[in-house]
Order: sequence, then C-alpha cells, then structure tokens
Amino acid sequence: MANKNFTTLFSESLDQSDLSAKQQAVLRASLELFSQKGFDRTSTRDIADRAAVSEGTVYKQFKTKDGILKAILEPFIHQVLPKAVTEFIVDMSQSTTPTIDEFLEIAVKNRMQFALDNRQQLRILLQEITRDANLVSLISKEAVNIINSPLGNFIRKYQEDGQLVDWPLQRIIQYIFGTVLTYLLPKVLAGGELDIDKASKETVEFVMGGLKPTK
Amino acid sequence: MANKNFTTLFSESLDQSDLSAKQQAVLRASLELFSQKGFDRTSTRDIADRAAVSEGTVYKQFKTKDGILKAILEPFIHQVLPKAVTEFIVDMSQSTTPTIDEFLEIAVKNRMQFALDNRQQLRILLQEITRDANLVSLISKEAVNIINSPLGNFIRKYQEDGQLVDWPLQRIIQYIFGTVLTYLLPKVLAGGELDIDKASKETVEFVMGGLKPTK
Amino acid sequence: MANKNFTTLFSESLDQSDLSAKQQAVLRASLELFSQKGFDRTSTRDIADRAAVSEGTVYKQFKTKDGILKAILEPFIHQVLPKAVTEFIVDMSQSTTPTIDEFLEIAVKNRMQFALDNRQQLRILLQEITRDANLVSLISKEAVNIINSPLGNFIRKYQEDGQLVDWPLQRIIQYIFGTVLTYLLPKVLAGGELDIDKASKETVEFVMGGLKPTK
Amino acid sequence: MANKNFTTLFSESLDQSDLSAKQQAVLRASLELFSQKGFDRTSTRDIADRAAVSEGTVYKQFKTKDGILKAILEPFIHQVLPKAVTEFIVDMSQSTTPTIDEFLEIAVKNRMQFALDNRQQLRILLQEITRDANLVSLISKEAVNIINSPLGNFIRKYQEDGQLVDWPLQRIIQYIFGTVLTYLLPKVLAGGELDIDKASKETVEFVMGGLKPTK
DNA sequence: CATGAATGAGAATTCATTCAT
DNA sequence: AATGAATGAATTCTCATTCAT
Repeated sequence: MANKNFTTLFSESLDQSDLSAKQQAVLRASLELFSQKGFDRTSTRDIADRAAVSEGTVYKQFKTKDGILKAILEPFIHQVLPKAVTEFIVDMSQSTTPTIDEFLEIAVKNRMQFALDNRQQLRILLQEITRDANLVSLISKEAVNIINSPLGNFIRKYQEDGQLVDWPLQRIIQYIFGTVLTYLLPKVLAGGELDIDKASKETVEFVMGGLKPTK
Repeated sequence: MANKNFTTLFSESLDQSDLSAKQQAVLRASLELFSQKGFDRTSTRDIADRAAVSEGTVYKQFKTKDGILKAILEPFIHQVLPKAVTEFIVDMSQSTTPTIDEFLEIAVKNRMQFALDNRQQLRILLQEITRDANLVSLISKEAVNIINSPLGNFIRKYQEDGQLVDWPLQRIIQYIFGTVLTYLLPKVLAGGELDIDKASKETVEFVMGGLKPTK
Repeated sequence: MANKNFTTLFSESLDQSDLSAKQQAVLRASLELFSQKGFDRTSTRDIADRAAVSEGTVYKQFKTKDGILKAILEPFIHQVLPKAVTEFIVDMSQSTTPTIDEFLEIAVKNRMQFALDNRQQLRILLQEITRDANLVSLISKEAVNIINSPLGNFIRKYQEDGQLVDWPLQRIIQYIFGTVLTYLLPKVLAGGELDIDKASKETVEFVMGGLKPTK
Repeated sequence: MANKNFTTLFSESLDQSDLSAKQQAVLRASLELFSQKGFDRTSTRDIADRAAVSEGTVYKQFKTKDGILKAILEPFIHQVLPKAVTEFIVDMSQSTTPTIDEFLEIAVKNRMQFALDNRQQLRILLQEITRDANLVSLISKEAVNIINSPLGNFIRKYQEDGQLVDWPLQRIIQYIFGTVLTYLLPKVLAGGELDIDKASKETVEFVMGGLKPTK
C-alpha cells in the first residue's frame, strides 16, 4: 500500500520546500508549541528560542505570527488532509476485499494511524475550530469530497450486496467517524498510546453490529 | 420530570448567587465573549464594555481574568454537569420503561437538550480542553461517576435481560457518547438548529442495530 | 484688540479640554519632542519619559502615536489657525486706519507674533507638509477662506482708493506672505529672537514700495 | 548660456561617478523614495526593491542609510548648489543687460528652472531642514557666498546707477528669494507645472514696483 | 562584487491589574 | 461598591546592519 507513511508528510513537505534550515526550525518549533500551549499562549519569543533563531528570523519568512499558523494549517487542510484521503481512496478502490467488515477494518486502521501521525496538527486544528466557526464549514467542504469520490461508489456496492444498511452515505460515514473519534480524541488531546489493531477491530464490531447482543 | 429546564441552570445560579446585578452582567458578558472569540482573544476591556461596567468592576469580584473563567467553568464541571447527571439518573432509575430502546431515546434526547442549552459553556470547555491536557482527565473522572452510579446497575439489568450486549459499561457509553457527539458538535461549534427528536431516534436506531441491514 | 494672546491658545485649549493632567503632559511633551526631533525620530518611550508618565498612559487617550500627531495638528489647522484668522479679520474690519501702510503694518505685526507664539506647532506642520503632499492642499483650502472673508472687501476698498495696485487679491496676499516668510522661517526653523516691530516695518516698506529707489 | 541644463547635473554626476550601475540605481531609488515619503519612512528594503538590487548591495557602497542621504544632500549643498550659483554669476557678470528689470527676470527665470529641475533634492533638503536646525545655518553660509561674489559688485552697480534701492544686499536678496519662493514652494511640495515665464515676469513686476499702483 | 538570510536592538502597541477618588 | 486613569511588563513587529556563500 502506497500510503503507509503519512507520518512524514509534513516533514517531507518541509524538506522539499524551499525553506532554509532555520525557517524549517521555526515551523517545527511553532508546531510543537502551538500544539502544546495553544497559539495564543505561544509568543514569538518562545518560538525563536525553541527554534534557536533570532526573533527577526521568525518574521523574515512568515511576516506575522498568524502567517505561521496559516503555514501550518492551510497545507494541512488543503493538501495533507485531501491528499491523504485521495491516496486512501485509490488504494481502497483497487482493493479486492470481499466483505465490508474486512474493508472497514483496514480503512479505520489506516485513518487512525494517520490521525496519530498528525496529532500535533490536529490538536492545533481543534484549537482553532473551537474558536472560529468559519473553520468548521471550511473543513466540512473538504469532507464532502469524500462522499463525492469514487469511494462513494465503492461503498454503494456493499449496499447493493446487502452487506450494508441502505442509509445515505453521509449518515453512515458520520457514525463511523463518531465512533473512531471516541478512540482518537483522548489520545490526540491528552496523549498516550493507542492499540490501533484492537481499536479498529472494536470499532468495526460495534459499528457493524450495534449494541444488540449477538444472540 | 424534574430536570426539564437545564437551560436556566446557569441563569438560576446567577440569580441565586449573592452577585450584584453588575457582577452578573460581567459573568454573562464573559460567557458570550469567551464562547465567541475564546478566552485569550477576549480582553477585560471587551468584557467591561459588553457588560456596561467599568474595568475596575470586572476585578472587584473575580480578582483575575482567570478567575472569571473559573467562575464559569468550575461550577459547570463540578456542579452543573454532575447535577444534571444526577438528576437524570434519579429520574431514569425510577423510570419503568420496559425496553432499552425507549429508555435510550429518552436519555439521549435529554442529554442533547442539555448540551444545546449549554452551548456556550460547552464551547468554552472545548476550547480549554484542546489546550490543557489535564482538563481531559479531570472531565474523565467526572464521567466515571456515571458508571459507578445507580445508573450503572440500571443498565446492567438490560444486559441481564439480554437486551444489551455484554460489553463493559464504559465501552457502551463510549459508543453512545461518540454517536451523540456527531450530532452535537457541529451545532455547538458552528451554530444552527438541531431536530432533537429526529436526532435521538436516529442515534438509537444506529446504536442499537449497527450498520447491518435490518432484513 | 481682542487677539493679543494667541500665545495661550494651545495651552488654553489644553486647560479647557477634559484631558487629565497626565494626558496634557503627554501632549505638551509630544509637542516639544516632535518639534525638536521630528515625529519619526521621537519614540513613545521618549514621550512617556518627558511627560513623566508610563508608556501605557500615552496610549490610553490617543490610541496610536499618529493619534497624538493628529491631536496636535488637527485643532491647529482646523481651529487655531482659522480662529486666529477670523479674530484678526474682525479686528481689522473694525479698524479705522486711514492708510494701507498703517493697516498692513499692524496686520503683519500681528501675524508674526502669532507665528512665533506657535513656533512648535508650525515646525511640526512644516515637517509634515514636506512629507505629505495632501497636507499642502488641505492647508490651501483653509487659506482660501481669507480671500473670501470680509477682509477681502476691506482690502478692495484700498484698491478703489487707489492706495493699492489692482491685482487679484490672491496675488497680493501671496507676495505679502512670501515676504513675511523670509523673516519668520529662519526663526521658526533655527530659533532666535525676531524684532517684530522692525521686521514688520521693513516688510511694509518693501512690499508697498518695491525695490525702486524712493527718490 | 552654459548653464541651461542643471537638470542633468545630478544625473551627470552619477554617470561620471565611479559608481556601478547598481549603485547608481540605489541612489536614484533613494532620491525618489526619500522625496516621496521622507527619509525616516523609507526603509532600506524599500530602496533595494525599487533599485532592483539586494539589500546587501545597498550597503556595499554607502555603509549606512544615513550615508545614502549624505550622498544625495552633500554634493547638492556643497557642489550642485554652489556650482549652479557660480556658473550663474559668471554668465550674469558677463551680461550686458542694461536695465535691472531685464537682468532680474533672466536671473529669476534661471533660478526657478533650476529649482524645478531639482525638485526631489529640494524636497529632501526641506525635510531635513525642518528637523535639523543646524542645516539652516549651513545653508545660510552657502548663501553668504553669493553676496561676497562678483555678483555682489555687479548688483551694486545698479544701486550706483539709481536703478536699485540702497539697501544692504542681503535684504534685497532676501525679498527676491521670498517672492520666488511663493511660486516655487507649492510646486516643489505638491507638484504641478509652473509657467516659469509668467512667474518670473510677475515676480519682477512686484519686486521692482511693490504694491503701489503704477498711477 | 552581489546576494539575501540572519540578526538583535528597539519601536509601537496591548492588556491584565492596581488604586486613588 | 463602582469608577476609570494609570501602570509596566510583555508582545508583536520593524528595520538598519552584518556576513557567509
């Protein structure tokens, strides 16, 4: 599978970027500090110190403190996130997995790994989302792409097979997303390790069977 | 049912408190502004203006800006939230609802209403949670109370009845919580109305049946 | 004559203003420093030190450093300057001076006194004028008022009397202004005392007679 | 007449200088920017951008930002200005113009042209003069040279002829200067075209005859 | 010679907090 | 209790200047 290393998406994009080593250090320091203390409680002095550069250097590339935040979040929202989704869809669509349960488990595992690999960006994104209602709708728009993607047709096949309930795609995704969230949120927010194998198995178990006893 | 008016819990607590009208105005203004712009992006000048009092008055009661945040969040976390849970549990325990589906629907509807009634506090709580990992565990501890409450025993009956899968209580609650969250989060973060009746019905439908076709 | 004390126009306006003593000190300090070193070379720290207040106090009233400049120049351009002109016109119009020479001498003396009394503001105004072309036209508009005032009619009488050349009012004023300027500019810019009596006598002597020998 | 093209004095001095093309571009860019926005409001970044060179290049030749200002003003004050005066004097002294009116008109026309050709430098000079009292006396010293030059003797002839009032030379020059200033200042500060022929004719008309009606 | 990344001192501005009235 | 002027530390941001490449 081509997308096993989401981990390095941000680091790679840094390396490939035309940013100097110091500018990359600024971004990395900002990522850590924003994630830890929040954007507002991080001063540009903090960033400069952590990146071991002068405060002037922080501003050379990014003009404003807000510019740093954008340099972190915008590629994440508009490139990393969509790219991750797209790569995922392509892989999945080519999959020959017979049952939806198997498919779902791989998919969920995959997404969980991605989320944990990008904890810091996600934490920052969550911080901003709780403060700026506009971001919610912005993200929502990106989410719609999933439904309108080949993945949609792929899932619809399972519905025709009778393996999946005949609800609107959005509703189905919503529930899976919500369940996955219960595993991810605590880890993203408070840290700690997640047993992804176990978590994805449990997720599929619940999501597919509900809370009814199996008899 | 005794707990139909969570809405006014905060307002009531304000009225009953020994706070003067101006001090109450400060709290109300802070609630609105913190919720809208976030704590760090709200200045004490903003609060004074919105509350139509002097900046000195803002400090008379609450000593520090942080004190205002605490005045909002601490009673919410330690009193409003638990109290809401407790009242809810008592009511529920006395309930004679036969099936878990009926019980769950009422419970979910109830909780959704509470969340929407307290949107602003929840938004502020979310903001702080994304910044302070400690808050996550603090809230988690409060959540444990639910499991160790009479409600726990109440739910366990359904498991014994064979109406509910035999998983640890925490896991069951986790999934219900996650599903409810998918309905609430967008409204709490971005605003908009929620058809609670429909949402709670759908939630129960999924949570109890999973994504397997009903046929 | 009512307008002998232009000197105190600024000070009076400070006293009458609702500004606190410290805020007045800020304005006074700014006036001195801007005049001495120029706006751009004066820091708000300089102002705070000279006014013996904190830097925060400098911003309490005037919001921005530019706001201080406006607080000094705008009343000067739109109130002090026009008021000085108006008062002057009223006095002059009531004058019963028979010859234009006598009239001119009083007028010139009067204006020179005013300029010296307001050296500092004028210096600041000159600084800004050399940097902002818009200010030139703004001041020009105020100047037009002189021509369209009762003073105009007053002067025209002298033209009808045959005491004054029959040129457009603007041209006449332009030349007087230019000649007065040669006495004032060095004093406003470089300091030093001006013998106003002598200067105004000489001005009239030249302006009325030109450079032709008197014989 | 040798001095018809003061215009190019600065450009020529640039061309003849041993400055590289880029260094010349720096000077030209600085001239424009200082004139437009003032020295303090022009950053070395601005200059580098306008000159299409790197910021390092700006410093290669001129060491400091102040050095650029000096590179513009010092030759202007000590060479361009005096040279212009000298050339002018030589021409004038060789003139055979019989009447002072004719002589004055040519002289004034000549000076006005020079001022307009060097608007930008003059604007910068004015800016600095309003800030630095020392510059006033420095310029004054240069002015004294005119009086102590052959031109002095030349003018004194007109006084002996009875064509010119018997005042100290300085006073006579002061008045002419002031009158010329009323035509030049608005154009130098705010821009716009000047009808030099008309302006110089009017200047002589006033200066020689004063404001007395010609009868 | 030229470049432009990097520097760090200092500038404007904000803001929580105090306190005399 | 309430006011709001005053504070000063901290913060964001600018800019002249340097220097390795």
